[in-house]
Order: sequence, then C-alpha cells, then structure tokens
Amino acid sequence: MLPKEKRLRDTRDFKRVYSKGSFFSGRLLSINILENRLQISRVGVVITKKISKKAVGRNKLKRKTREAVHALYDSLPTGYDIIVNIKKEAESASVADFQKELAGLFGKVGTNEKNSFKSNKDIPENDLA
RNA sequence: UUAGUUAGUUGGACGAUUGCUCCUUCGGGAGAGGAAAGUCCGGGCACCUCAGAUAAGGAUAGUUGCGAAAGGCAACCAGCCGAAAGGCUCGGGAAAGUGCCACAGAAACAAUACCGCUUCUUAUGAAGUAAGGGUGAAAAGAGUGAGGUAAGAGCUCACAGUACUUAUCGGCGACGAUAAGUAGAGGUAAACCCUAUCCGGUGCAAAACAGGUGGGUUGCUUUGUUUGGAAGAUAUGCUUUCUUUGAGGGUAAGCUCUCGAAAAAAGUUCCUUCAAUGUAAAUCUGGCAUGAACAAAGUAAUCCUGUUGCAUAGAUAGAUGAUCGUCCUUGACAGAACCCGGCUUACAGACUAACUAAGCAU
RNA sequence: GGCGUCGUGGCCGAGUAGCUAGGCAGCGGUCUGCAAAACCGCGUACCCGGGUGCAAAUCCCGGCGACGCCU
Repeated sequence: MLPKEKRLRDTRDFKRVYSKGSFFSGRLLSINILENRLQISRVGVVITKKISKKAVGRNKLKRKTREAVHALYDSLPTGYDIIVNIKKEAESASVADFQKELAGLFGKVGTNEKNSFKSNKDIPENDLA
C-alpha cells in the first residue's frame, strides 16, 4: 500500500487520465497513463464488479496488485498519473505474476513515449522475482 | 456403541521482515463479522409544510407475558408430521354480501335425478325414492347395526362421532373436561371482501454551514404608480431568532424536552366585512401568515468547491495487507460506510452439554 | 450506500388459476437440373426451492440472476 499522497484519489483526476491519457493492455492488467505537473507519480487501482461478485474477492486482487505496484514504485519515473485496471484473467494470479505483468507494461510505455518516459530500463531484473 | 434431536463454542496457531488508516503525552496505542450480506421489518436522526378528521392505499392476525417498537422474543393453546426426543404452521370471519369450482358428469349448490329400485300404466310414459352404480379433487356430505317400507331414506331406535348454544368445574387467558339441548346444504378469504389493531412522505447520495457564481426560473426585500374603514402616539414593555450558562426531567442508546438567568439582533397600534393567495400529498375543517396588481433594483435558492453530518475500527478511488519459516486436522461462509434493535439467507471441519431409540456389558 | 423494475424454447414476445399463443431461426419433406421463395410437418421453454389449493407460468414466502435511477 502506498501512502496517501502517492495514490490517485480524486474523481476528476481519474476522468482526466481516462480521457486524455495513453492506454496499454496486457494479459492480466491494463493501464492508463498521463503526465501530471507534480514532483511525484500517483497510482490508482480499479477493479469492477464483473470480475468477482464478492467484495472479499475484489479486495484480495486489489491488495495483491497494490503490493506489486509498491514494489516497483521506486523504479518509476516521477510526474505521472497511472490507473491500473484489473482484468478477469487475473482471478488466480499471485503478487509475483502482477509484478512481472506491470514491468512488461511499463516497458511498453517506454518504447511508445521515448522522449519523456526513459527510465523504464532502470527496472532491475531481480525485482521481477 | 450406533442412529437421531436440541442448545452452544470455535472458525488455523506461532515467529520474522516489510507496508496502510486513525489517535497520541511522540514512548506508543487502537484497527472487520456472526452473519459486516440480503435490504425484509422497527426506531433514532434530518428535511419536506401548523394541527386535526375522513376516504383511498398498505401492513399485521390463537392467548398471556417481555419489549421503545417490530413480519420481534419466550411460554402456553389448537392443528399437522415423527416410533420417541422433538419439529412445523400468513393459526380471525364462509350464519353480511359478491365471485369462482376447468374436463368429466343428469346435476358443482341448483333440482323436472343418468343408470338403478318400487307402484301404476294406454307399454309410451307418470309418480315415488336418494339405499346401490357411474363421473369427478369434491355429489343434499352422520358411520355401524336393528326396526320400518310397495321400494327406500335420521323416517325411528341403540351405540360411536361432528358443529353450535347453555350450565358446572379447571385455567389470568387462548382453551380443556363433564352434562343437557339443538342441528344436519360442500370448498375457496396466500379470490374480492368483512372485523380488529396500526401506518404522512423521502432517506446521510437525507441535510446543515462557509466560500465562489454567466444566463434562465422561482421566492424574499426595497422603491415608484393605482386601489378599504376607524382610532391613536412609542418603551426598564411585548413578540421572534441566535449564543452562553444553570436546574430538573424523558430515552435502550444516540438524542431530546421544560423552566430560569445573562448578552445580542430584528420587529412594533387596533378593528370589521368580503374576497384572494400560501399553508406537501385525494377531500374537508380549524388555526396561522400576507393587503392586492404592475414596473425597476438588490438578494437568496437551484450550480461548483470545501467542511460537518462521526461512532471506544471510522476510511472517503475507500485502511486492517504482503512475503518467508515451523507445526497440525491443510483452514467454511464471507469485508464496516449515519447509528441502534430484530428477521431471513450462507457456512468445510472440529468440540461440549442435555435428551430419545436400539443393541451389548454390569 | 440508497431506491425501483423484470426473469416464458437458440432469439423476440402474448398469456382471467384449468392441455403455454404467435413470429424469427433450426431440422426433415414437397417443388427444382441445383438453390431461393412458397407449402406441409417436427423438436426444443414458464430462473431455483418451499407453501396455499382438487389443480400454480399465474397467488404467498425465501433465494439467485439481469437491468435502470439517485452522484
């Protein structure tokens, strides 16, 4: 779990990222990303009722995803708002699976936005274990 | 020991590392459930628009007690299920009225009775009959035996049974037991309905406060114009609102009521008749408020943002987690969102107690 | 979080307690050199569990699922 200021918390921020940000999709997760003008990056995690009817199941997936985000946070560049969407295929995934998936997605972002998102190659290999 | 019934407990444990929310005296402390669920009832609280009546609509339905109330709980009564322990029941009224009872059947609550039985007869039928047959979920709906008859029938009698009324006894009561009398024309009210009791609506996304705000709409205030009557002269008074504080209550709790004191702000005569407008919702009554119409200006709401609404967990994109190690029986259903009391539904496995039945041993 | 509506074949959709209409799609046949169209025929359903009642898609209770509104 990230501390409060590193989370994406406002409905207007979510709307802005969804409408203006870039979208990247993987097998378990998909992300929307947009530059903000702050000194830090902020991350929000989203899961819909379609994936699991029960609140316990949704909470569990959300917590695993957050843990993966927390492990990778130091390797992210600053100044971005990121929304992570959990897909139905992620129902039985572990924290390590989410971490691998996220690293791959951030790599995709780096190749598509070459000039601004450079630090994706800094993700060390042993963090993916 | 086996099978079962009822009530209850538990719902992986320990250690290490690393995170999150709130509080803090900065040392630290607290951090999901029995159902947090479904949103099915009831209450607090908030707003709508001052009180009452009626209608409509809705809910409930054995008795007594508990409870703030409840489609609530407990015990008991009646009926049904079970061999028993025990379990289940929207359990008032069909003698207020209306409707419905498909198909089959002669007939579905209404009689001119289909086959049958008996008598008469012009041999076609007429009268009697409700035992027997047939149809159907249900057929004048009281069974068995005897008498009786042209044939039959509660037509009569005996025994058994049902319903209602009365009396006595037992019980606070629902009701039960006994005796006497009366009666013999179905079912359905989870069909309309009747009786009794209860219910205003909307839900914290209610709502309150602060700041911002282009237009439209609505309300309020001020000014101007037109249009009832009479009297009178103003402050240690009276009315309303808000704040602080004291005393005494009510409530399960949240919360709330009454009285007093201090301080502040706003307002200010009286009357009659008629009419209008407003006073939530279908109608009505009472009370209350405003004189009315038009024009202009100002202001408020509607909109945006924030805070409060808040609690011995208290978030607001929503915390209570992740990883590793050891052990065992390998861990069910499942995640608070304004608060409280219930109901209903979901729940692997393990354990405890009481009781019932059968078998075995003493 | 709160409030409300609805579940009938593969799809759409009617249905006063008494045999679940109709259309589209599918399958078989007739027709044709082969298809299409037309005609004839066939199969497949009342979301689940309990209750009332002679009888339940319908009435009552409890679940499950889908959808809409409030922001």
